[in-house]
Amino acid sequence: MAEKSTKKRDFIIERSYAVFAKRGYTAVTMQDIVSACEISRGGLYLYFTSIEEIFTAVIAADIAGRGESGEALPASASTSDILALFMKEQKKEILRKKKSLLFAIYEYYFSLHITQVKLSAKDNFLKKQFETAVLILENLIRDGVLAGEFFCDDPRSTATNIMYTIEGLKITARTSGISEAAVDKQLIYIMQGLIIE
Amino acid sequence: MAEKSTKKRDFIIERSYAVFAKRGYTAVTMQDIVSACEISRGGLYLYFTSIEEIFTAVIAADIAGRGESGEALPASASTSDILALFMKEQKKEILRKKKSLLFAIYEYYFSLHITQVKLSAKDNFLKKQFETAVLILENLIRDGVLAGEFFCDDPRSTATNIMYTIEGLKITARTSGISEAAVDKQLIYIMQGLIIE
Amino acid sequence: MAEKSTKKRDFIIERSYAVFAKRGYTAVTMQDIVSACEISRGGLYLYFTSIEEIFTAVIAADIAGRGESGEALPASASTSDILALFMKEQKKEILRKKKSLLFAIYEYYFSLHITQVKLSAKDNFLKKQFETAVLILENLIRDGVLAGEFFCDDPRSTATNIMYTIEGLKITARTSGISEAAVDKQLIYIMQGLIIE
Amino acid sequence: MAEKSTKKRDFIIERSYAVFAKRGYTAVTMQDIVSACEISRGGLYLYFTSIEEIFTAVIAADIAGRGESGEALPASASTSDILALFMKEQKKEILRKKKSLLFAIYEYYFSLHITQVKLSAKDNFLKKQFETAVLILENLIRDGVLAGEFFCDDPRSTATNIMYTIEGLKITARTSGISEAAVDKQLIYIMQGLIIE
DNA sequence: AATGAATGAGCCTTCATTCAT
DNA sequence: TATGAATGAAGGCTCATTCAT
Repeated sequence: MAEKSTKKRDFIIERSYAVFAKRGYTAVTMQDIVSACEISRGGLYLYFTSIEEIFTAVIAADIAGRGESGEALPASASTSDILALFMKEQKKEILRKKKSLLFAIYEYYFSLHITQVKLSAKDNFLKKQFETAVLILENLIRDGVLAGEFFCDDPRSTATNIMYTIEGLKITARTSGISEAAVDKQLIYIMQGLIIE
Repeated sequence: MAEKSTKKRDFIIERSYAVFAKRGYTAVTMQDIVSACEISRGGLYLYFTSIEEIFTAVIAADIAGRGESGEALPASASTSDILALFMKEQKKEILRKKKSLLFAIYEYYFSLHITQVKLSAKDNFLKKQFETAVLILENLIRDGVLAGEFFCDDPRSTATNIMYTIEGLKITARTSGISEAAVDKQLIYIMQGLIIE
Repeated sequence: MAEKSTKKRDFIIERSYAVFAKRGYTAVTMQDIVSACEISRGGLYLYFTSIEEIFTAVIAADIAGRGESGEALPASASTSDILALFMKEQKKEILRKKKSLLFAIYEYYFSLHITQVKLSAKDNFLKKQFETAVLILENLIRDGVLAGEFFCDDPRSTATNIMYTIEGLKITARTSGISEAAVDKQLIYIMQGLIIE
Repeated sequence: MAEKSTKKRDFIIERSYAVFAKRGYTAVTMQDIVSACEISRGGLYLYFTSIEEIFTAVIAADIAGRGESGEALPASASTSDILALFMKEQKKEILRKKKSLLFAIYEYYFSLHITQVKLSAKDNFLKKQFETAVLILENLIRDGVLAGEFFCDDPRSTATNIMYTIEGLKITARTSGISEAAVDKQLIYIMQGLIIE
């Protein structure tokens, strides 16, 4: 496939992001995409041939774009500080509704599940992302323990547990709704379970 | 609308349950329901006039049907035993995919969210269910602490934290997939955090 | 056909009258009739097998029920008085919208026209009614001329002309709307064309 | 909605004209229009989104298309000649069944009436058309009186009266049916009422 | 490359009519 | 007689996708 205009393709991805963030995956129509992209119906098909294709491209771009943000920390930062920063990022993600693909991703993976599509571990973005976060957190905990700042018997399980909790907070925020205070309370509770006062 | 045949109505609800469990909420069409119910297109409208109405009825029936199952425990059961039973029930729920409305409910509430529908606390079944579970767990923890079986500083936060974790396990099971072993590991981890050996 | 319950049949006709008066002919559904008649869907079919059949029965009953009302006049009444009374009745009919079958009848005959149904003169109620009115009016005019009250060269044409005008007033009332004053003006104009001052 | 192809839109209007002329307003379905227009179901929706919208456009086009025909008269024409021409046009309209929107318009306005829609005088095409005709006729009569050709006490009322009569002839033609001879007779009768021999 | 009119399948809904009770 | 649940055809409308330009 010739490269076509990568610029235009990126533009479509960028605009579609907002559509999926707003309406989820299942409910999105080609018309929604077309309207958001200021492109013709036929034009869209030159770049993508289905909503699913657009969606996976949006996810891929989202993954690629990670790690760009994030506060910088001084070299002298303690593991507690780093953990606090990690939690702050998670909080942002939990409460970020307008611009989050999360529910669309849930719907997408659910739709794959029910159509019996088996994902290779490599393609299961949701799982990969989860495991990456667990790993980061696990290492952070190990560092903290070594530094004498944290207490933890089983860093792997603790990290996994924390990430499931955060997952629970995310889905709750998008369905039942959740207050910022409730999120804070939970994140603080988690940190207190680790940090030695 | 008169009550028509309650038997048929219940039959529709029962069959629709399976449809929503399988396909979620957003993707379900009247045709799906009609096919599953062995009824005519027009016939369905004698009982329900929209998918939302059917879904609401399915949820209501589901709530009403709760509490029927559940293992009995001897009067002499320790709080640890009760906690283990609670966790066993949760595990069943986490892994129960074929017959679970959970994702459909998530989609339903998500769709309400994005259409700006504000739910009264009373109607937010998801929230109510969550809070009920938290309360049960909290009381259980308090009992355990009093009985000298559990150690816990803050039963309320701990209970809330555990339920968010379980929520995380549920959504993960329905989207990324999760192994029974992984669920066991998490539930055991949670219990170990409470029980004094 | 056994007579069934004539009482019930009449009841259906009576109630249906109101339905056709309100909604015309084309727009009426069996459901409308059933609701108005406090009868079951199936029950209705025991008496009538189509909307058209009901409608023709309603018309027939309407015709049969004519002549019942109408003010009595003293034997000494002048033809002018009788003409005034005739016009008064016409006015009532022109402005009677809520309880008038007129538009439904128009729609019915129009629908017959477009389906190529040729009516025998005998069955063309609209024509018959028109001609009857013309005849009455014609005789009235002749009487008036003989009595020296009216001036008229051609009673037949005059009567026909007046009835077309009244027809015009009726249809205008039901489509564009018309004020009572405008009707009065026209009827007075017509009478002045006849009466010798 | 952008203008799309005006050519196609006009084509739809033209074809729909025939549909409404043949079947009236109430009985027309989207399918009827679609079939008449040799267009797809979905295609029609690119131009119009409801039958009412199509009908309104058809009427508008009809109004816009008026005045194109009509015989020319020599400058020396007498008012009697002009009146005769006016009547000739009316006769054509009265008897023009195949290509006339009249009954559809009646149904449309009737349907508005029964659904309580209040029309601004501006939008009431039927009324406007009637009043315009009255005005033309009134002026014609005044001219005739001045020219010593007509006798008339009250040109306004006479004109109004004549137009109601013509309205009566129109509706009769479309429901009961009317012969050309009968129309001629009436029109001649009307003219004789005006012209001084 | 790009457009957007056009298609036709498929969804939701309503209606006249039937039929077991 | 009488009921009203049930049916399936038909109508209105939307959507993914194609194609001539």
